[in-house]
Amino acid sequence: MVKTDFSPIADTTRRAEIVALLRRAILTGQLQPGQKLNELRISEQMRVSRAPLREAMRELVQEGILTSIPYAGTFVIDVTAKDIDDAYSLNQVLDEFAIERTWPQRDQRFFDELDRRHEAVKQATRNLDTTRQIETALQLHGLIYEWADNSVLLETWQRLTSRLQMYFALHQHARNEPVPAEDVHETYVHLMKGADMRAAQRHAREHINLDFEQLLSYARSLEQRLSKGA
Amino acid sequence: MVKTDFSPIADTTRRAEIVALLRRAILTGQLQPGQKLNELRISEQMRVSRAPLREAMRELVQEGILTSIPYAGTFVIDVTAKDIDDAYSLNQVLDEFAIERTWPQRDQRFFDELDRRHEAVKQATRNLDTTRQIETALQLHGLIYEWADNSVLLETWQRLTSRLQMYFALHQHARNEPVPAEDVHETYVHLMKGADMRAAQRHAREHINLDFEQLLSYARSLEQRLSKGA
DNA sequence: GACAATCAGATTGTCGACAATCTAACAAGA
DNA sequence: TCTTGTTAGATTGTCGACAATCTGATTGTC
Repeated sequence: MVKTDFSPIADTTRRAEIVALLRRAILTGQLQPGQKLNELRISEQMRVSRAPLREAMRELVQEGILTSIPYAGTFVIDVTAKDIDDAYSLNQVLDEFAIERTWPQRDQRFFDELDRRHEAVKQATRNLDTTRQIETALQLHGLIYEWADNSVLLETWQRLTSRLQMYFALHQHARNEPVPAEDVHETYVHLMKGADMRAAQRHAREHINLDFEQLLSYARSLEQRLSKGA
Repeated sequence: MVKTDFSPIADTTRRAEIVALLRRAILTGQLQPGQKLNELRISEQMRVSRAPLREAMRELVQEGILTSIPYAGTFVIDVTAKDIDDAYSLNQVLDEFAIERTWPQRDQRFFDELDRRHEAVKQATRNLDTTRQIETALQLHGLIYEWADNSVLLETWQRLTSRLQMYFALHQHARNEPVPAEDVHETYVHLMKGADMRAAQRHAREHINLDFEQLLSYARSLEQRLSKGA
C-alpha cells in the first residue's frame, strides 16, 4: 500500500483568492480601520463580479476583521484600546494552555520548526521589512498552537491572530520606523527547548506583555486625539 | 435632552434570516452532521434565490458549523470524539478565565439574570423540551461570558457554544429520552452567588465534566460502530 | 471481466441586470 | 432659522441565467 501525505490542493475559486487578497490588504494596513469597502469599485479593480466578492466579504465579517451594516456597507473593524486589551488578556490565557498541551509533544521536528521560524523573523528584521516581521513573529508564536493538537484552540488562536496582526501593523505604520533590531525572541525559543515549562509560560506572558503595552499606549493616545477632535 | 437607549433594529435582509434559519436547523439536529446542503433545493424551499443563501452559508462556514469543498458542496460539520474533547478542554480554560473576570463585577442585576436563566432551564426541563433545555442551559452558562466584559472572549465562547449545542443535540436525539429531571445547575448558581471564587471555578470544571463525559463516550461508541461498518 | 475513455446529468461558481434602501442636497413651510 | 418633505444619485441586496466542474453511468477495448 502506498502511503504518501499529500496536502490539499489549492482552492481554485475566485472567492478564495479574493478572501486572501482582502485579508492581506487589511492585515497589512492597506485598508485602514473604519474604512468602507465599496463593492462595485473593488469588483471592477479585481475584474470580478460582485457575487464572489460579496461572499468573500461575508467570510471576513465572520472572521472578525470586517463588519457589515445592512444597506449601509461593509467596513474594516475599528480598533479600540479595549479591543487590544481584551485580545491581550485572552491571549495570555490561551498561551499558557497551548504551552501546557504542546510541552509533552515536543520532539526534534518541533525544535527544527522552532528554529526555522525564528530564523525567518531574524531575516525579516535584518531586511527592515516590518510587515513581514510582524507576520513571521506571529508565525513563530503560533507554533505552540499548531503543536498543541487541539483544532478548536488553533482556530481560536488564528482568529485572534488576525486582529493582533492588524493592531501591530497599525502600530508600525504609525511609528513608521524599523522595529527593535535586537532579537526579543531569543529567550522564548531557548525556554521552549528547555525543561522548565512554568518558566516558559511565565516568559511568554511577560514577553508578550511588552509588545502589548506599547500597542495599548499607542491606541490610547490615538483615541484621546480623536475624542478631542470630535 | 432626551436620553433613551434604543437597541439596534433587527436585520431586515433575507441573508440574516436565512442564517438564523439554517443555524437553528443545524443546532437542533434537523440537519445532521455530514449532511450535504443542496443550494437549489433549499433556495426553492425558502423561496429565495441562491445569492443570499450562499452568502449565508459562507457565514456559517466561518462560524465553524458548516464546511465547504469547492465544486463539491457545503456540508454540516462532522462531529468526532476528538472535536468534543478539544472543545471541552478549551472550555474549561475559558470558564476559569470568565469566572475570574466576572467575579468582581457581580451585582444585583447579575444575580437576577442568573435566577432568570436558571428558571428558564427548569421550565424547559419540566416541559420535557430537550432542545430548549440545551439552549437554556447554555444560555445560563453563557452569562459569565457576557459579564466578563471582554468582547473577544464572548465571541470565542459563542463560537464554541454553537458546536457544543450541536454535540448535545446529537446526543439527546440519539438517546431520544428526556434528560435528568433533577437540577444539576442548582449548585452552580448557588456558588456563583457566593464568596468563594475558587470553589465556583472548581465546580464549573467538574460539573461540565459530567456532561462531557457522557457526550464523549457516546461519540466514541458512534465512531466504533462506524468503523466496523466501513 | 477489468479497465480506461466518454458523455449526460446534476450541482456549484460566476455574471450582469434589476429592485430595495440609504444618503445628502434641496425645497417648502412654520 | 429650524424643521420637515421630496427627490436624485449612489450603493447594497436579490434575482435568474450561464459557465465551470464534478459524479456516476455507459460504452468500448483488451
